[in-house]
Amino acid sequence: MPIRPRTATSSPVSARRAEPLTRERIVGAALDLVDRAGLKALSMRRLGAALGVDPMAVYYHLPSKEALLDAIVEAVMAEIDLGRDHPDDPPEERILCAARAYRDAMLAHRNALPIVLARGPATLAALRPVELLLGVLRGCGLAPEQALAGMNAIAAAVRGAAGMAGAPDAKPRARELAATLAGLPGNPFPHLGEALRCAGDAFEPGFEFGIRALARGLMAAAPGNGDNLKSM
Amino acid sequence: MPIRPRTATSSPVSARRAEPLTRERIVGAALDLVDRAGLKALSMRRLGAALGVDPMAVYYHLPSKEALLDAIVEAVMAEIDLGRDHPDDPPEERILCAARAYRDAMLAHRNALPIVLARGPATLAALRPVELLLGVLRGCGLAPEQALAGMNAIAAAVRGAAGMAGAPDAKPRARELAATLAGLPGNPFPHLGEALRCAGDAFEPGFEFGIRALARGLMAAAPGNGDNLKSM
DNA sequence: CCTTTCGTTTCTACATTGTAGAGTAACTCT
DNA sequence: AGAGTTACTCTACAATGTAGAAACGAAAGG
Repeated sequence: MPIRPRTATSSPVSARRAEPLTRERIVGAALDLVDRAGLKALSMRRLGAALGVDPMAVYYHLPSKEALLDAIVEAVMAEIDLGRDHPDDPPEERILCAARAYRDAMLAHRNALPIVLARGPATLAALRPVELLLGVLRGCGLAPEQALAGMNAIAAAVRGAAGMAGAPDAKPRARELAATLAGLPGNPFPHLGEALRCAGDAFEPGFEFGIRALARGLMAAAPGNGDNLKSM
Repeated sequence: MPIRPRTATSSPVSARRAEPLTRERIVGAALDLVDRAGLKALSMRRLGAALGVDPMAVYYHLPSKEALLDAIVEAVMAEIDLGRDHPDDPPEERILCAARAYRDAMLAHRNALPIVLARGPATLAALRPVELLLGVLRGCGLAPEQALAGMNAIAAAVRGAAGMAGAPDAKPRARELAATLAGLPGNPFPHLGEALRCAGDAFEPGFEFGIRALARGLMAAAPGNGDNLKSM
């Protein structure tokens, strides 16, 4: 018994459905669902419902939920906006710019962060920023191995910062910690207390500060810049 | 119908069972299970079986699985070994040492990485290294806000590096990527190709290189060290 | 026209999961 | 001994990922 005659809005020729359920449509709906309702809300059944389709239909286009998660990560990485890069800017600025683009893409889908961070950066879409950073670092005079290590360091810093800033309950947890810390006998963490006192939930300036420091430290490692790091 | 009369090995006085199932024992068994069989293998039922106890018994000591995961993260953080720190070493060395300790603890339980990274660093046990790093940075002459930001940067770099090195399938994925990259038309990623060619799975030297660069960059940001970063 | 085939979607079913709720045994205190 | 507390077990349920078979529409061949 056909539930829907599907004659409505169907184009006359070869259109089973208004939009024919493709891989991209699935991944898009999944990412939307995660963005809106969180990771735990992403079940095949809810995804099917969001697509107006039987849950099992997804399995024709993707072999497993694991593959769906991979695809979501890929989609997030693909959103990294490298259009802001200007090849004539000084290296530090270009590094910061790429780092920001990477981070912004991750924080734009912070509900997906756990799977993004769990999957490692080895996705096709993540290679563009990698290539960019390698180019900048090589342009600073770093040797190939140094450039690779430096690029890894930048990626790590960005991913780590995103994970720390984007944890779904970062702020409440921090507050709770500060509370219990205040209740400790003596003050076993004097520097932390001092830091908390002057920290106004400001994550963004901290990010920029950290990336700039890293960028300068890396550039200083180029042969001929005096302050050489151990040659690796 | 009592399955086990539990008379065996029970001490005469006030011992229901050889070891009485405490919170630490639960968390320890859970972490063991994760270490040995992976995160997906950690179900309440398997945990109960590993403890020789009904699955629901765990719920007397912990309110939910979420709480169990929190406790596991805490346990991992508690393993950070700060005994290697020597207050008289130069700052760069102390920073590297703390970073290594942090990273080693995470990589010692790399199956738990997804939950460790997803939970943010706001746990009590993670405060000791934080305090240490803050102290070192302040000792370098950084202002409190700078020290906080610098410490965040170091933590981020470490966490990011751990996530990248410890992803369960980091190597196969990288290899696969390299393969598909080789199959691309033209070479759209010249620097990446060069980097891959001279990269021998060497993550450790890269880590040290990155942390050292970051440390130097941070120290250079101290007022009076000439090369000031924007004042935040 | 009917039939066969193929690509896509649905239906049914199952094992596994987290955990609520009630029950039960042992121990402590009066 | 009776009552209460602590520590654990039993039963049950809704939700999950997905295997396997079936059903649908369109296209192709006779």
